[in-house]
Amino acid sequence: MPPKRKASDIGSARASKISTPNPATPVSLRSEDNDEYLSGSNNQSDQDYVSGSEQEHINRFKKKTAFSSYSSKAKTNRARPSIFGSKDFSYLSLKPDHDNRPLWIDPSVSAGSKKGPKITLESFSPLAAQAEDFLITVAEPQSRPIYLHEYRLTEHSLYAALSVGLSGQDIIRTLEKLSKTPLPTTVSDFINRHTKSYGKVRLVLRDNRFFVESEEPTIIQMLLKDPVIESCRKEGAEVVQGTLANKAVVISGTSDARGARQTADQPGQNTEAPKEGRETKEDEIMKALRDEDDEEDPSKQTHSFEIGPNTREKVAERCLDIGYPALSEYDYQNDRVNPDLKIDLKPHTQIRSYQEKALSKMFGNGRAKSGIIVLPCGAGKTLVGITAGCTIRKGIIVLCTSAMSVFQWSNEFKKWSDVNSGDVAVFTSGEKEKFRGQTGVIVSTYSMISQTRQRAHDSEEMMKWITSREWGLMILDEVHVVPAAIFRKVAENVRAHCKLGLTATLLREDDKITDLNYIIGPKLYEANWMELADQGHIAKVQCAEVWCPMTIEFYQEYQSLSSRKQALLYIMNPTKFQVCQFLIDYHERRGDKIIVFSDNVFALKQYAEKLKKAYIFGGTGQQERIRILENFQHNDAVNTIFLSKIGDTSLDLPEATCLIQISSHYGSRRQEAQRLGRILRAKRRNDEGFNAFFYSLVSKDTSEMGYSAKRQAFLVDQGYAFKVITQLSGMESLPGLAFKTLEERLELLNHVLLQQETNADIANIEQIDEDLFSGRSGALNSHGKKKALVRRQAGSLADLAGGGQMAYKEQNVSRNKQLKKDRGPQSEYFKKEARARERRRKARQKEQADAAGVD
DNA sequence: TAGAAGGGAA
DNA sequence: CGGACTCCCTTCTA
Repeated sequence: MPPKRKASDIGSARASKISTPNPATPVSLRSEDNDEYLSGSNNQSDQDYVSGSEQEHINRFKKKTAFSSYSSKAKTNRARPSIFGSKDFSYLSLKPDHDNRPLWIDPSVSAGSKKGPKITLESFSPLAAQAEDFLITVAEPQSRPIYLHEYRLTEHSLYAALSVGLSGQDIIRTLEKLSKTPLPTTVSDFINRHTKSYGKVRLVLRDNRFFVESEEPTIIQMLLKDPVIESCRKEGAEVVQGTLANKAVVISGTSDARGARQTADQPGQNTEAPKEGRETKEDEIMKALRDEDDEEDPSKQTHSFEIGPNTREKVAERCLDIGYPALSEYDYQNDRVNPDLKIDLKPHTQIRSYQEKALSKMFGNGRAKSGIIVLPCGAGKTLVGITAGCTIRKGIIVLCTSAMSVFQWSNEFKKWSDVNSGDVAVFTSGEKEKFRGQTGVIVSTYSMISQTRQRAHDSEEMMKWITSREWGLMILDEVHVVPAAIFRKVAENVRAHCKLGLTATLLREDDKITDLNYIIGPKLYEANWMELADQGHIAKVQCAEVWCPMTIEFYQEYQSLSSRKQALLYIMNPTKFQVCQFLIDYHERRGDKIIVFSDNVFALKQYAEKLKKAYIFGGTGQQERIRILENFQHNDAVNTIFLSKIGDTSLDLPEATCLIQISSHYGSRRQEAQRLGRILRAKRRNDEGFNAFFYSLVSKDTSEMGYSAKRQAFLVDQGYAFKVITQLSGMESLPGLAFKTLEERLELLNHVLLQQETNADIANIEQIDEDLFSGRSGALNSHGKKKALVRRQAGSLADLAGGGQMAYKEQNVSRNKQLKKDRGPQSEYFKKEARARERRRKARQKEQADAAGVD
């Protein structure tokens, strides 16, 4: 255990070392020679600075240095005021007992922004656990390494906090209590601004129709004046008045009564042993803070208007935009319209503490809220979904990304709950079942539901059946895919009272992830991976990045190539291959099961064939896949498999304990996290001192390094430390090490370049034909850029690699055309590409024709 | 069972 | 900011 450093220690240590320039007169002190700040004492500025009491002096130091650990820029000892820039908060005074308070709160909030203040938690503080429970309720975790956790208050995180029953005042009060400085007014303003209009508008589903509802007629009027919302109002629909239905039943209970009711609904939770700290500190905070004044008058009038079909999402988005988030909470206990489903957790089913915590966010006030729960892979997302279903006990629809997970879900339902197997139906292209009873569980895929093209007859029937009913709960597995244009239609097509999104990695490389806030709902819970690992729910992982130097011949070629062609070179770097071979050998001898990932199929095959291991990629047949996976799982002789991107999502991988990544898709953080997730569920995690291993092989001094850093960002935020390995001892002496001689390496280089050339060559031919056909000379594309025509570097190749053995000879264009005609069986890929190109060309022509027609 | 078609990720 | 790139998925049809 490393020593726990307190901010105060840091502060005083630095105070004795560095000089203290006066922040008020930084210009005069900013000499060209920075050393002035580091060595010797600058008495003059010291004098200026110590204007108040000695205590104040120290306080300022503490504050300044602690805030400097805030910003990653300030890692050096060069603690100059200028480096704080706008982040110089020395004007805030510290509370006398600030050592005992765990939070630093950044007061800078830009007006009107939805992003609120940043909060930094000292995780070594005695109050950290309590503060963390509070923070995951009200803020979004940004980064959680070992000592300092960063959170951020956002509009959405505040909404989520309010929906579990906190009020704006509660949040302000608790922050004030935990903060080292008095709570800046900018922060309390931000909280007030975003909490005052919360809960005024509801979006309710009644009789399979959507209504916007509020208790205040003025708000309804205000919404109707908004052009966007007005346009979504169903034609001719008037504002109708009603009374809140039976709210008294729900609200009457105190939080204790509610707890009792909930556990009565979920016997599984009841049997959960208290050893994992059921009564969390968070609960205590919640109890202490919960406003008891949310008792609603059951006779309250409501005003509502109906909105047109398929406008729900638009209305929700607009309401959020104008600061009146439309809640859609489902009062499932008082739903007398939809038939109940007989489903309960089996008695032996145990819910883990964090799963329960997640669910308590969802059912916080006795109603079911829509939202997203983020749990790492292998932490039992399915069980969370099933438990939610067992609580609501109405019709359940589950959507997943692939047909395979459809069957997994349906099996999990039968495994963990006592639902009649006749009540669980699956809907995929292969099987179309309906449940026999009035209601039940249906499991399907996103693409089945969002299919726009013509459907087979029975599929059509099935869709009608699904869309014509109201669902109590819609579970969206792998919810991060939903923002894609096609999948988000699902939320419209299927009408559900409550939507629960589940994912391990709530991030995308595009900016659509925030759309989930109105498509589904806010993030309700996000687990701390490190904490789960410490508790033994998921495996502990040692992450390492291995830097493999490029061999000279490869690096020379690398530098001479265009960036696109460089990729294959750094993937096929012989040193990388040797490292891979060494690691496989090492871990196989330890008895690990190893998965090697490569995004590049060519490299995948080369590596696997050279090392004589099995590999699976998109083109591998179904039978073959199953055979390989089964061998990997049960046959002790098969300990290593190579997988392409196919392993990221669509394979049900057996457990592995070691993972090696030799090439990856640019900077995808999601992919990195997902791959790591493949080893998190390793069973041996309960052994003393057991670790799983995650290696990322990177070619040194290539663009791969940059991608690698970006990919790791998410995992680093989760608290994983990446070790950098530059030297593997004993690698050189490994028997049978590949590519030891220059000849071998040159041969490999040759092979790689040849592969590239063939690839590029065919593409170029296609390009020429296309240009000929479209009557253009190929000189310019629509952007006015020069299009790449046939360009080759035959000279450099021959020089480098002893071109005598080369199978490739340069051909002129007409010869290429001839070749194209004579070309034997094309690879599947090129056929597909040709089709895609053809499609694109047609689309372009059509566009041009259309444009001409308009003119 | 393969292939055609549409689509996603980044 | 939109397209090129490359791999992958799913559905339906022949």
